[in-house]
Amino acid sequence: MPRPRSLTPAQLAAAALAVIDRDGLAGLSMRAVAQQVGMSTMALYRYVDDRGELEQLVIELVLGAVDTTPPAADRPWQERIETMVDRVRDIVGAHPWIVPLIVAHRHRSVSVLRWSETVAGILAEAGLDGRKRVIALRGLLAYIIGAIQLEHLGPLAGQGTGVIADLPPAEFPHMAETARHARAVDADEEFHGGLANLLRGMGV
Amino acid sequence: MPRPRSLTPAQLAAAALAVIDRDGLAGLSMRAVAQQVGMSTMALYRYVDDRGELEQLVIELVLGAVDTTPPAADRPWQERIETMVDRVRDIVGAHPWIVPLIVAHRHRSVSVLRWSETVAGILAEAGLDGRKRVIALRGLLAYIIGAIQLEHLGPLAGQGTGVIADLPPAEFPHMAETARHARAVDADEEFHGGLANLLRGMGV
DNA sequence: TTCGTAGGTGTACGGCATACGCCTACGATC
DNA sequence: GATCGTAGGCGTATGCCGTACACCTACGAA
Repeated sequence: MPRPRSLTPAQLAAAALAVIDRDGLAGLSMRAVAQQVGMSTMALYRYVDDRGELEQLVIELVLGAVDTTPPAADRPWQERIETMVDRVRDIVGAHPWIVPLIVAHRHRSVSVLRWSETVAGILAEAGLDGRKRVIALRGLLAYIIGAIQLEHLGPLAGQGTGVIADLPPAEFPHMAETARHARAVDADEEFHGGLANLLRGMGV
Repeated sequence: MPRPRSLTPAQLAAAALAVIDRDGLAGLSMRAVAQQVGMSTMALYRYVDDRGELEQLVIELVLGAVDTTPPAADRPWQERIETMVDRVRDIVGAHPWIVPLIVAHRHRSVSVLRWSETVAGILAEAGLDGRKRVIALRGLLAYIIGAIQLEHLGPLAGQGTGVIADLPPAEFPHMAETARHARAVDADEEFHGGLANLLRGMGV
């Protein structure tokens, strides 16, 4: 056939990711990506049907890099799940802007499916079956999605707790005190602490 | 002073919410809201600085309706927190399209702050102090945000699990089986089951 | 060498948020 | 009651956005 494509889908996704990493999600546009790959805007439509499909390519590029091989089976199952969760968090942490894309497209991502498959296997080995496993898996997904958003889409680091600490303590006594303690809890401890709570409750 | 305003901020927010409830979040535009209130597009800018501030008004209108009075103190603390969580989930469930707005603006919402104040109080009475309380509160927020998104922004109801159930079982054995069970778990059970797991783990 | 196909391009359209300048309705003042 | 300054409301224009459509052309097969 005539005229081979000059771009692979992966190259296209990488270009879009480069735009996002540089200019944020708001900077992602068909025009910007076209410029990044050195083509006209409309040329992109030879590769994807619409912008949504381009976004899909991006998250598949990112999440496809998550290692989904089961962790060493001689560790406790809670620790193995923590490993799986950390693998996702590490990768996403390297491209925080894509979090909303993951939320929007996760249910069509085969990478998410592969990750879930491994985690479901660990849960099965932990002795969770039927509805308990369903609830545990979805609960994990909910926590991860929510926590990652709180972490990356919140106000800049300590700013949020700073605002809270300045509240009239008369009206928000508990929040004022909580905010004071919050300054001593870093993102890692917060994330893993919440995850540990969830895992502890799942294990009954 | 001359010429009183013909709209209250609450009326403006209600108009925007009406647009969202009717046409979805994608239907929300300054033009659409202006038409809804019977004004020109630019007239809205006498009430808000930009679209983001309008969105802020909307979520404050919705979340302001959440009852934040502490639940009866003679119930176990887990049950009281469940009550607080359900109050939010019920209100949001009545306007599912606004979920992304909540995610985007939550950290500036005084309604969220008031809700958190009540929950922090319950956690304190439960005996959680310092970093434990910080982690518990943030973990709850993460779970709620994530779970509500999974519930309302996912593929239509059973469709997602349907797709999964059709996978090659050789490659996704655990997911195929999990999906079969998932069809028997409704949204309420899933949400409360995950929440119960988290609460159980927090209580140590 | 020819030819059909698919890759790449340019233009144009409708919709978006919003900056800017104008007109005017109105409460306060005399 | 007449006047006037102010702030509410509006029309227009700008520069983004995604993308439909028609076109040109590079290229592998014949």
